[in-house]
Parts: sequence; structure tokens; C-alpha cells
Amino acid sequence: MGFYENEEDAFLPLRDVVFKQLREEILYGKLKPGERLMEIALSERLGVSRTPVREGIRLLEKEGLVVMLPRRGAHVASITAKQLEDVLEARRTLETFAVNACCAKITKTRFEELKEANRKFAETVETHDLRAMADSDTEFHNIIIDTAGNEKVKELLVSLKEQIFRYKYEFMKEMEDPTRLVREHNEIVKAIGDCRSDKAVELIRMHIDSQAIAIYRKLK
Amino acid sequence: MGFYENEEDAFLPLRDVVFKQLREEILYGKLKPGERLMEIALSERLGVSRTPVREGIRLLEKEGLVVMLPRRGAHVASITAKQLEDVLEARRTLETFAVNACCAKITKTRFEELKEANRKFAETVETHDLRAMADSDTEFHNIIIDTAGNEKVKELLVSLKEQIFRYKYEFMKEMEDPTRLVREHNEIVKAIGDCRSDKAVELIRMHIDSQAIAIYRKLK
DNA sequence: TAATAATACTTTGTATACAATATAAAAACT
DNA sequence: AGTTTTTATATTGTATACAAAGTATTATTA
Repeated sequence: MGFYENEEDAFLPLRDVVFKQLREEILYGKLKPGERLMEIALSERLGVSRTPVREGIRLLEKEGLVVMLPRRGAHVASITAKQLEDVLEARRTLETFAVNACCAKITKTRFEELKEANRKFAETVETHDLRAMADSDTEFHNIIIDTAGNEKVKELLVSLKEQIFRYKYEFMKEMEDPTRLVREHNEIVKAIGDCRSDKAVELIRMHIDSQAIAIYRKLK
Repeated sequence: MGFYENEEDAFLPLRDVVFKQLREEILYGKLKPGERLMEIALSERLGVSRTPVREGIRLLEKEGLVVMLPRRGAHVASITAKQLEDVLEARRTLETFAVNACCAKITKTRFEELKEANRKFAETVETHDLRAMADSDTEFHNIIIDTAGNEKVKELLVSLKEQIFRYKYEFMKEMEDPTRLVREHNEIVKAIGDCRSDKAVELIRMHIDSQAIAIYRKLK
């Protein structure tokens, strides 16, 4: 790697640097589903030996971003329609829980953060910067999840979202009217503000499902 | 490792053999929470080099069974009360989903399997063989989860249960009346058989929560 | 020419060697 | 004696070397 993109990475073991780097490349489409990850090529490109590359791959494997074929190495995970359905259903289940818990625990300042996050999201939608949009959308959802206060649920949701991020990203590229997402977010904010957890739960389900359907359609 | 406990392991990469072996030892308490996993000692004990040991540890790390301290190696994960709560809450959320889906999808033969599984569980309870009890309890729940038909949810539940298995195991040791679990299972079977998914969901919540409370009490 | 066998090459899987850091022990000092 | 400094030891992190299996290429045969 030679130099470090982020200061903080300078203290991480190389396996974690490799993990973060490859995760980034998989999520944002530089490495494409099905593509083979060859250890020597990666170690040369990243400027480290095979050992941290291999350990980084083990982490990606457990994260669900790569699949191993015995004696044939690591491949960027691709996804079947069934797997996509399963992941989205799991995500919906956990995020429904999170919204519900969020309604019960939200504070005034957290609520302001949530509104602010959606303002930012609305801004990035205007810029048409896909990467920024994806990031600020994630930020919005993360505030809800953080407020729910369950670290394990958060961890699982991060992992689940990563597994379909690649496809969501592609889908957003071709989205006709991204401002609809902003409006949906606003409705969710409103329901949370009014302590209408049943309403908020229903909205987040629809929010996720509508994306699910679009991604699903695109996959075929 | 020299010889193989299971035939099937003979074709697995050593990292996976190491992973399975250490997971087993962590789950059933041979390796205790907080205990340090030293690579050289492990590689000598398991009869392999450090390389597969390290890769196996990476897998355990992502599975949540070990935690890494930088430059201080791997330690068997111990759990705080908060983490336990979080895991149990996540489990309850996903298993609730699973029971609901199970009610919608169950077939006659699957229902018979479920009843049979609880008969087996009742038998093992009589033997007082703790290991067998834990295994057949898992078997019962797995039929419900399999019937739900969501592979990702299953995968997450396996991981979540592993993270608290050690404590559940300890708790079962001191359980006054394990036949209560059999009766709870029977009620769940009945509700599923009657297609009363709301009832089944409520029962599984109670089933998990009652264990949660007991484990929680034991942790302190 | 098509199919098969033999060979060379690549790549993964595993083991070992080296480097850097942390822990433990011993020595020096106040 | 207790504290700090120095030294030695042990352990993790990283790199390289070797072995085994897979892939591709060439040669051989029908």
C-alpha cells in the first residue's frame, strides 16, 4: 500500500486495511460480482504480501462479500434473486424493529439530527452525485438505527446492507425521481416525531419494499 | 491435526477445520471467555502451522466468538449484560419473523418432523445429558427456522445463538425443571398446527424471554 | 481434424522465517 | 525497599518459500 489513504489506517493491521480497501471496491463496483480475487495480483496492487491479503479475504468471506471456491480462490459474491429476497426480508425485519425502538427512545436532539440528516440527503439528491447520495441516505437510516440503541442489530444491518449495496447503487443510477426518497424520509421523520411507531414501522416497510422491488426488477 | 475427527473434514481447508474445532471448544466451554488464544500453542496442539490457525481465528472473529486486541492477540469473547440483551433482542426479532413465516409455509410432513423433534427433545431431557439436550433443542428450533425458508435469517440466527450458547449451556446446568421447555415447545407446536401465527409468535417470544431472563440473572 | 494424453504453468494451501512490538525479568538507581 | 531503566523473552504481524492441486497448452494418436 505504501502510503495510507486515511491516517487512522496507519495503526490498523494490514489485514484490516486490505479488508476495508477491498470492501470499498466491491461496494462501489470497481470489483464486480463474480470477479476472481487472485492473491498475488492483489498483494502486488496493494503493496503487501499474500498473508494480510488472505486474512483480509477471510474477513470479507464472513462479511458475505466474497465466496470461496475450494482450491479455486475467492470470488466477489454475486447474488441470486432468492438470496436478494432473503437479505431484504431480514433487513426489513431488523429495521422494523429498529424504527420501533427508535420511536420509544428518541430524544429532542436526536430528532433534530434526523431532520438535519434528511435535509443533507435532499441536498445531495440535487447534486446528482450518486456516491454522496448513497452515503447520506445511509447516514439518515443510521441515525434511526443508532437511536434504537442495539449494537448487534446495527452490526447485522450494516452487513446485510453491504451485501445488496452494489445492486442498490446500480439501481439508483437509473432512478427516475430520487426526490421521492426524500419525501418518504420526511414522512418517516414525521411519524417518529409524532410518536406514531406503528405508522413509522409501516412507512419504513414500504420504503424498503419499494427499493426491494426496483432492485429485484433490475436483477432480472 | 494428523487425523480427522469427521471424514468430511478431510476435504476442508485446514483453516475451516481449525475454525470448527475452536468454535466447538468455545461453545462447549473448553475454552473459556476471556481466555487468550495463542497461535503457537494452538498450532502445536492442533498439529498445523500458524497460517491456518490465524485464518481460522479471522473467521471466529467475524463470527463474534473471539475479539482481537491489537498486538495482543485473540481472546475468547466474553459478553457484557448489555451485549447479551442486544443479542437476545436481535434473536427474538428474527425468530419471531421465522415462526410467523413458518406458520404460513408449513406442510404436513414438516409438522410431523417438528412434533418428532420435540419428542426427541423430551427424551434427551430425561437422560439429563446436557450436551444432547442442547443439541436436540437446537434441532427443534431449526425445523421452525428451516420451514421459514429464509437462508439469511437462518445464518444470522445461527451466529446469534452461538454468541450466547456458552451462557445458555451454563444456565441449563442449573435449571430446576427442564421439562418446562418441553411443554413450551408443545404449546408452540400446537399453535403452529392450528395456524395461529399470532399465538405462536407470542409463545416463542415468551420462550426466548424466559431463557433470556435466566441467563441474564446468571451473568450477574 | 477431433479427441485424448502429456507437459508446463498458475494459483491456492500450508509451513517457515524474519521484523516489530509487547510482556517479563533483571539490574541500576534513589 | 521501592521505583525506574535496561535487557531478555515471547508473541503477534508480515513476508517468503515450498507443496499440492488446478488450468492451459502442446503434443500425440485415432
